[in-house]
Amino acid sequence: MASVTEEQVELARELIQSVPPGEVTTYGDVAAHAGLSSPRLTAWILRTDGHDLPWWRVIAASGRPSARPPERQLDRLAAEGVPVVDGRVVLKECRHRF
DNA sequence: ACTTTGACTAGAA
DNA sequence: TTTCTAGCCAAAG
Repeated sequence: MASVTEEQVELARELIQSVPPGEVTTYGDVAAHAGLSSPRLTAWILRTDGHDLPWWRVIAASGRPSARPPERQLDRLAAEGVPVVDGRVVLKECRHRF
């Protein structure tokens, strides 16, 4: 598959929506479970077709928030119960496993 | 058809 | 610990 199919996008959306409050997932995880070729595609989906998804629950594997207004994002995550330490999300504890 | 860009990642410095 | 580099894939100009 040379491009991202509807199926992949749909699955990625499902996965992201299935992440409960208090937990987060990474681009790589979503990509892996959705069958995407690369984590960048997850980012591409969130940027283009994922405007309806809880993009704030999808963070980089480094534990850093996405490159969008990160301050509000961290506050929102913390409010949902996501462990945030020193401006960094604790993936080790809140990473959702599908 | 080619080049640039991007909400990434893992590894190196 | 943080910052940089290279690899990565698809879309947009």
